[in-house]
Amino acid sequence: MKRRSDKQERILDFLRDFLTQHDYPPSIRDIQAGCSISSTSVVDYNLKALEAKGLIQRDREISRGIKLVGEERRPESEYTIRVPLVGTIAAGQPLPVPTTEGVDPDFADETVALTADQVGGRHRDEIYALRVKGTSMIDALINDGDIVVMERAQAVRDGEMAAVWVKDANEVTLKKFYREGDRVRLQPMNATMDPIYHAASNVQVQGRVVTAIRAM
Amino acid sequence: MKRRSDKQERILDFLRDFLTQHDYPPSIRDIQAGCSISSTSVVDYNLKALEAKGLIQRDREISRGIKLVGEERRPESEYTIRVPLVGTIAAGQPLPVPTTEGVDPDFADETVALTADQVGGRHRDEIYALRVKGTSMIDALINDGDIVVMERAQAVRDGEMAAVWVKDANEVTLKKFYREGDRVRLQPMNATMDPIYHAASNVQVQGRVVTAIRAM
DNA sequence: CCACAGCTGGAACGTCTGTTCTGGTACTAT
DNA sequence: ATAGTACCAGAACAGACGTTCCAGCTGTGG
Repeated sequence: MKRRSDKQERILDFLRDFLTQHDYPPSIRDIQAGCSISSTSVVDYNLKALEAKGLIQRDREISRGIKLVGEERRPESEYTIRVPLVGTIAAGQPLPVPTTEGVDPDFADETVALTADQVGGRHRDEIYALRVKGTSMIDALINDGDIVVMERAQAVRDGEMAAVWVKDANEVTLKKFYREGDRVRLQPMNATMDPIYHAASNVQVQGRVVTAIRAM
Repeated sequence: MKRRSDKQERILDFLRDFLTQHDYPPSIRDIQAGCSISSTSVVDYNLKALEAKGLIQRDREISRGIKLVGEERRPESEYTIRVPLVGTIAAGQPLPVPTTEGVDPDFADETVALTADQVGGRHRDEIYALRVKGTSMIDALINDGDIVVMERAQAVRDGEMAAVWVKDANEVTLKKFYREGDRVRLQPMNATMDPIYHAASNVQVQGRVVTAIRAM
């Protein structure tokens, strides 16, 4: 089997262009016109060759039944995970959206697309995103407007950044979490702010920060 | 004009399913069979209704000339872009990989997958990634080990974070860039470090920071 | 020279497919 | 009751489309 001929290369290019432009594949006669090929049989011949080489896939007897395959294909959504942007989290401000439970990305107002690397091996249902408001985490390199990707968690290790629900104040904040006996220290990552102490029974960890993303 | 009827909702669902399954749109008779509709004219009728509502778009007289539109469409951002991780950039250390020119993601040793949001509307050829070594950018909220996504650029505005090639030292550093007359100030974002001054002719901007990503 | 494989041109065939026409039902407002 | 609107059923038409057949053109190896 030879390499892809010049004509086959042109067809492949045309396929890509046509697909991005129309969102459906070209007919054989579209290819014929688009690549200046004289006959439909020549197109068919070359399409069969391309299929034999595994570069495309065809559904017979079906109009426009051509798919790009493998390398040629536009990368798919399999690699991206859409997580709900459930709200904004601030530095001890009243929480806007406390319900981080089972939010379906399909119904969230806003979502953030992440790649598989960025969520690690975590299950997508355990992941959500928050927009950071305020500068209380500035020393932890998280600034106003950043997006933090959270993993749902009931507990975190000391020193991890966590979203913590303070029950009596009914607010959620993003802080470093330290357990100190029967109370916890919530440490803002900003040198100008003092730590906050609460009874251990009064706080509930909601999630830990997995990734931080900042657009410049 | 009424809301989408039950039948139209079924058609929309079928369209989505068919598209993800086949990579080309269904014919009217495919829809007819898939949605248990009795006549092609009914399908056509409802497709026209859907088009009038702006939910789909049709190309007349063209087989399978149906596109999903807007909300219904698979969002662009679900596509991932693989950018080459061309090397490590440090705080004034000798540069490891100065050749950020035309690196083909297919041949890079390591790549980073990003979503379309994360690179904005930029062209994929203009984007590459660097791993940050050292803490010279700590005050700009970029830490050792972070990944910065760069956009190739020959010039940046004052105050933008840029990868700058210092010619006589033959090194590349990541700094905030300020033009001051015929010299430039390269400002490390770390309070413990002093700015560096160079003749404007001795420095060359290679790119600007687009996004910073940190895994915890 | 011939044989053969790879490829091209042109045309025709039969099916696939979008479109349209006619007629019908159900519901609402006048 | 009448008119109007929204929707459905069936059939038929015309063009789009994949497929196939055949003749011809190239280059290569005997």
